[in-house]
Amino acid sequence: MSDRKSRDMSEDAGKTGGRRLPRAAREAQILQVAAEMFAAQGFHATSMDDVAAACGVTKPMIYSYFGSKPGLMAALLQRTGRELLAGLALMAAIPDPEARIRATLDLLIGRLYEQTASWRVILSAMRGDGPLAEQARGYRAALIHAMLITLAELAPPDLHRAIARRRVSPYAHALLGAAEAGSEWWLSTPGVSRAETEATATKVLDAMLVPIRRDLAASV
Amino acid sequence: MSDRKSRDMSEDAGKTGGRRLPRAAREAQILQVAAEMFAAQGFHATSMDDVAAACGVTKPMIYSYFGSKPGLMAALLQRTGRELLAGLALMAAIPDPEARIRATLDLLIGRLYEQTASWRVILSAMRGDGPLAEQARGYRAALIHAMLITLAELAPPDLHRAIARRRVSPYAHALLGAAEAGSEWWLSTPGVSRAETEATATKVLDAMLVPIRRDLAASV
DNA sequence: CCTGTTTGTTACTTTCGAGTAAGTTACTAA
DNA sequence: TTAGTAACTTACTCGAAAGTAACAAACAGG
Repeated sequence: MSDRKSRDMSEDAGKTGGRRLPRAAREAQILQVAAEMFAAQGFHATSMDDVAAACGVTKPMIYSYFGSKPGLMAALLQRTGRELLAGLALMAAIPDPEARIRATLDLLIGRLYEQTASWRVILSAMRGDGPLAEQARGYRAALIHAMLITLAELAPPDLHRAIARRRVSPYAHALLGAAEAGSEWWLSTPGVSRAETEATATKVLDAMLVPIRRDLAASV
Repeated sequence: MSDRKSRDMSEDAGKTGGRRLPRAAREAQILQVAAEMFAAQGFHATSMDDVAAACGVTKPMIYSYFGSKPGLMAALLQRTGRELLAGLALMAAIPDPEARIRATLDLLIGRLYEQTASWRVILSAMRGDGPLAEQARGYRAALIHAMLITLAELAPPDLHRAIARRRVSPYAHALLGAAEAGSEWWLSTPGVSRAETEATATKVLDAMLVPIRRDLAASV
């Protein structure tokens, strides 16, 4: 009918509504869509055409904005990592260690809730080698380190910081693993509120503080 | 010099020493090598040629034994899953719930120690969809379920089993996640003994049993 | 309205990896 | 020794996905 090729609006994916977005908005959209697809199917199993199509755009756009597929991944990791580090920086202002631990755990659960996809991308990018893996490991290490430092502050003041950190290290990892697994469970289980997840997390944290304090109190 | 092409023995990878293995042995070797490579770089990032080369064999061998790349993956998952289920079946014979939980946790840590690669393959195969993901989720679900059932047995006898299971569910996931993360930490940290890992795991379990029992004891 | 810049597309090239057909070498047993 | 079979290779096809060059349409400001 129309000789002007009328674009139908019936396409499915994460379009921002209209077409022709300004660069910054398109970049943000591509990052979000890529995070979801990488999380769902893995980096290598997702093609650039797939990402482009899900954005309602064609491949050369992504290349013009991100350069390459690893470049897209790096941008994604950087974005997520930056936000994480910013959040952690805020936590550092809380003076009481125990309060800071709780706040950090809340922050983590919130992140897992709102940005599950990005977090999964980081987790799976960590495995293997290459610069992307290094980058991903760096961000997770920052999170672990923040937990570690704060837990170590629960030690009696006469205990060397280095020793305290060494002692709480397994607990920091276990705690983070528990938080991740718990969030995963809660995301995949219908009928569970976020409040319930946080309540359980609090109970688990309270419980784990007991052996942590005991280990820190032990001499030598 | 020699017109008989003399094969040098200087190749690197997981060869079983000589060449020309009987089918069963070659299959086992391929599965092991594939597990390590899939764990290190991911399923999609690993080519059949890579696996074949690491086995000191060529691609058509793998195809003749496993049919396709997904077929290889399925065989891998099946082998690991079977062994896991067999281990869990042994645990079921332990009458006391708390002892069974400890034994299951030990079993899990042992598995993670000896078969890190396979376990990582299961974890990463779970994401996404398709029959392979279903299969992987099934095996992990079996493990979770075993924990769940056993934890629920700690409930007072007048509490409905279904309610008890629902209540311990988040803890089962958190516990498994903590065990995984702790093992991961221990594998990647030099100078940490397995005994230390198990000691920490015991402490974490003891600590978490407190809120678990409390939640189970609460009425309604 | 026309001119440059930004946003976008079509239509390719090229590389890489899954899968296969047909042939070769070694072991085995009569 | 000689057939027969099990283990293994070489040398391909074919499709999919990374990356690119060249071109088209929209919007902005004069």
